[in-house]
Amino acid sequence: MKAAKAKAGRRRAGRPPLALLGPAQITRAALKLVSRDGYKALTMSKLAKSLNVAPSALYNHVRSKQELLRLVEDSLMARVDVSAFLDQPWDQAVSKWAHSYRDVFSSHLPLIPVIALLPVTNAPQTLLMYEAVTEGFLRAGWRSARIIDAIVALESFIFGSAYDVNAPSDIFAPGELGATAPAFSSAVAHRSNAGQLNDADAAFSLGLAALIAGLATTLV
Amino acid sequence: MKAAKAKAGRRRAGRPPLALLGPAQITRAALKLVSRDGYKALTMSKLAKSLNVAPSALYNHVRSKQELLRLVEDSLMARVDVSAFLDQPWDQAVSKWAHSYRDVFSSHLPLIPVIALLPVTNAPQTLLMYEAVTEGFLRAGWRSARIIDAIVALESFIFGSAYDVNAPSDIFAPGELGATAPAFSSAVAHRSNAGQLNDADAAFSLGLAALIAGLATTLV
DNA sequence: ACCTGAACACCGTTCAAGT
DNA sequence: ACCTGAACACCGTTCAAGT
Repeated sequence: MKAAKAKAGRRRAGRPPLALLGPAQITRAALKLVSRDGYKALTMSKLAKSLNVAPSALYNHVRSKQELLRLVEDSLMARVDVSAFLDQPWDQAVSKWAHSYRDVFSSHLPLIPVIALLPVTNAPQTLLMYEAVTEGFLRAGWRSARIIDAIVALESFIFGSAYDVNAPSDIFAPGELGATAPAFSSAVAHRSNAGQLNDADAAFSLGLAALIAGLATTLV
Repeated sequence: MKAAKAKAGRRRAGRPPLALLGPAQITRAALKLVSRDGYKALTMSKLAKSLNVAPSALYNHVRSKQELLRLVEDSLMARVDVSAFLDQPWDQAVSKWAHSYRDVFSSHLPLIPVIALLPVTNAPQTLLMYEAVTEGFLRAGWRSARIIDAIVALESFIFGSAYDVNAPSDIFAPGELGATAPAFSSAVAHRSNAGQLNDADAAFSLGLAALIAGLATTLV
């Protein structure tokens, strides 16, 4: 923020600011790197190389790799769709928000500890997301005292479900030890949902519907 | 397993086997290291040092650090209490299991991706845990086809909640940007639960009760 | 203010050489 | 079969020196 402003002051009028190094450019380059090669490729030196700069130069704009991840996380948070809270019934809005939230971060699993463990301070997009959700809860009649707990509970489910999206399809294949777990092996073999959903989506839909229905009854 | 047996063959009668290097000893040493200094201290070289051995020696017993984490995870799974599924009503049993599961892994967050993403093949304790839970669901009248989805949904919530246990208490402090999210800031300020629970426990209780109640209605 | 280049203290893993 | 010691290809981060 501060660095960006300082630069804006030095910038000559009419010159496109896009080439200058700053938090926004670094975040953009990080997202590009991740979308091309995954999080194993998001190292300070590879990121620096993609910006034609020495690794140590990054530390003029970012305190640590943690802070970089924080920037990336916050920028992704803008992709979470909260629009349903404006004009749809609470349960439908929660469902759409939750689906969108899971889908955004299922491709960014290493950011989940960042969201779950780091304070929202100075994460403007994250704050906007929470604001929209909170307003939706208030509009639906939720008491202020319980809204954060409900959001945290939903988020916990969403984070766990984001991992599940990336699980291999044979994650429950019991292998040679199958005989020691006959009931479980049988349940795995008979796993099936009414529709044409994949396993992760089926579990997510079931859990989300249950969670929403259960929360709705405690809304009183 | 194979290595342990080979060693057992070589071992002289009457000699305590505890000093020999093998998967069980390595796992035990890893847990000791983690409980003393956390996961940042669980490196191959520190683990080797704690066993008075060269780092490369570990690779005679473990294919990679991933496999080591798998061993640690599986051994921790034995601590998850599934006993309530034997003699208590389904909803109570699920609640006790979920609490125990969350409590065990809230001190082992780096293992959550391991549980969520790695096949259960050759994870005997993990398999036993799933077997006990599945039997509990069957006894309660669940149809085989939906049991795995229900367990996955519960696990997703449990994993997310394990992160939440470790969140700092000021995680939702909006900082300087609070003015941009007034409804959220107010909800954070007014957050409170009836009882004497901490924030993480309050959200976990609320979500778990909702999830269990919601799942119970789809049980039919 | 912002960059480079060298350096530091680590990582996980491989592999020839020993016993 | 199992170990050691050296080596490899990396990490994130710091810091003096430049402009």
